[in-house]
Amino acid sequence: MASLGELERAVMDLLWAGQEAATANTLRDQLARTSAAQGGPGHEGKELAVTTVLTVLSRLEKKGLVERERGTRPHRYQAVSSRADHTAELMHEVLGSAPDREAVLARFIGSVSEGEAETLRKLLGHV
Amino acid sequence: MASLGELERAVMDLLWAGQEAATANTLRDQLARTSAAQGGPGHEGKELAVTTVLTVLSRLEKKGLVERERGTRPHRYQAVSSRADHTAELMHEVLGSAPDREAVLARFIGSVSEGEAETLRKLLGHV
DNA sequence: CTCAAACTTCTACGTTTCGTAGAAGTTCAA
DNA sequence: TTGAACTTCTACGAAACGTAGAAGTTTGAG
Repeated sequence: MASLGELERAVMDLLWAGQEAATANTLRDQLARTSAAQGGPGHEGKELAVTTVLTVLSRLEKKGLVERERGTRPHRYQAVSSRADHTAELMHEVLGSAPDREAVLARFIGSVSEGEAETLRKLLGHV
Repeated sequence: MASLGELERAVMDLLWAGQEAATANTLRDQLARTSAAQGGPGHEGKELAVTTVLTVLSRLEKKGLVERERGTRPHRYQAVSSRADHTAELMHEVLGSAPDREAVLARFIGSVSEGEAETLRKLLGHV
């Protein structure tokens, strides 16, 4: 239950980017704008139905990625964890299924940029 | 195009475990045995149709995970890359889609066992 | 208090992916 | 040449996802 669909991901990206909890309507508008920007000129921002966004949010909630405030009238939605946390968790999930974890880490480290290698050294630095 | 179904994964596990390229028939037999072992007593190894295995192998080939020798009469199949390589690649894929790579790495490192941290230090050539 | 606008929930359909395999076509050895 | 073994083609059911209308609920304006 790890992977997301295209629209699900787009919604998560907005929730991760925004600081505040958002409503379905807000998200729908933002989706229209971002898809317009990405699609280039002539490609009008496609307005999704609000129910579409709500369905996606419900599914994300069921997956444990999104939390909703039910108190407020337009419910407000927010990501349960930050994008960085979520991504790191995913990486652990991928790694976790391997019986040869150390070998995987070796391959992984082998193809990391020097800058990132430096970051890793610092993070691992003190024993 | 990263995630695999249950049967697809089982086949890849066999291909990764085996040293030699395998035929569809061999794989079918191995699948029956491993599923029996995993299912416990009473759970007979379910014999899949060979065509089922072939379909899965074709799909894995299309995904670039499996290579087949077409010269030999029973075609022989093998994994394109090792499990470790593939897993490491997956980790990079997951990481790659993040705009905040360093933050992700920080979270990732934060939840790695001490033994693995040590491995990573060695791999990074600690200063 | 009433009612319409706004909001949420329910239900549904088309597409893609995957497990599963029969039917049909191809190849090789006897 | 022909039948057994093998491959390819076609297909169907289930689950996930994009998409949204229909129906039910809440609330603010009057």
